[in-house]
Amino acid sequence: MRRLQTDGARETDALDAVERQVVAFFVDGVKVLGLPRSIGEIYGLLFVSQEPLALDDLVTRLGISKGSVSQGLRTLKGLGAIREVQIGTERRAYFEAAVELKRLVGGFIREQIRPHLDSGNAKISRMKTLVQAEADPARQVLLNDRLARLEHWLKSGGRVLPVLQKLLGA
Amino acid sequence: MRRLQTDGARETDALDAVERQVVAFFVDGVKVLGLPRSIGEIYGLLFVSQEPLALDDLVTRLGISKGSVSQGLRTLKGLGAIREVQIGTERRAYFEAAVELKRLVGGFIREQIRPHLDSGNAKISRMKTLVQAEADPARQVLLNDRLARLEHWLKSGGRVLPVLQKLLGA
DNA sequence: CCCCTTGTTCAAAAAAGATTGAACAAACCG
DNA sequence: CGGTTTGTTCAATCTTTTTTGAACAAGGGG
Repeated sequence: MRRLQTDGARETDALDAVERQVVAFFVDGVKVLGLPRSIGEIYGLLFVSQEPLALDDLVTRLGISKGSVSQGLRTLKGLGAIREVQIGTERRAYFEAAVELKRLVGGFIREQIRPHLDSGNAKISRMKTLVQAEADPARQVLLNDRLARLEHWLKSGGRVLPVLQKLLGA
Repeated sequence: MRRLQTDGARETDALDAVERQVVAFFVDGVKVLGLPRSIGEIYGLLFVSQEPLALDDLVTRLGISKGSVSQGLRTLKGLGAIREVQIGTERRAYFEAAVELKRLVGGFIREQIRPHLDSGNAKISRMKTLVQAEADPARQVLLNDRLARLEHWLKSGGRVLPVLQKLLGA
């Protein structure tokens, strides 16, 4: 016996047609966001699954390694894209997809966008001090303009994100 | 003689400290957007450049291949991120960076986001027909819910993009 | 015409990034 | 304890993407 089934749900390994398509959909989706294929596969399968799945289920059904699934689940947890749920008294962790767009967008912004805005601002600060030392005055003027522009871009980005979240929460 | 200089501007190959930092800034920036490093280098150098640069200038100053620069310039043109300018009577093409955030965001949305929204919608349509054939009624209900949700996501995305553009244009 | 300059293309090489799998830790249980 | 199940880690491997560079147009002149 492989594992206790909660109900009469599937235990065949291969994905059915719909599952394959949904998984493919998310594989493409996460690639756009710069995340690896395995994360799309995992989220996609959880997204179409009727019941929560454990790490081993994902390994079996998707045919990918335990290592990939472990890392993928960690990232998805970090993004707030999946939830851990208790099944009965079992020790192992089960997961289900979080399907609220607001939550997904919020997690993505927090984990993948904000850090870049922050490090970008740090880099601009460092560049400003470099520009102080510029000998040629005309060049210094240009550089200051450019840096000001960069700062403005990042500021705009920072202002827009909350609006985005609000609009997608509706 | 290597080439006619518009003014007394640099013709040393190596980037100076500020240029290196700005280029690095954009290399990171475009990576976040899923674009290759060479594109960040090219745009970055154009962004800090006082005068427009030609393909060969970029090859020389950045130390990357002609092929990379050629492809990079094509992509950047497609994004509307650079402008071609005539210098005097010269045959070769010179480029300068477009620095208006609105324009950059618009180009990125048009080239990199819209196509994915469209292909996503196409995929959902195909999945809908698959779900028709689902035997298990409970499963069909779930699948319909999920597909409806996906459609809603894409619709939300489509509605948000123009708002984004507007906010960043300010 | 022939030659030089400019730019494109694309197969091969290199680099970057993701996945695997085996070793390890941790928790539980009899 | 010793054995079992569950999950993590990370160096080696595999895959994908990017870059290179040489071959090839396409213009100009002269």
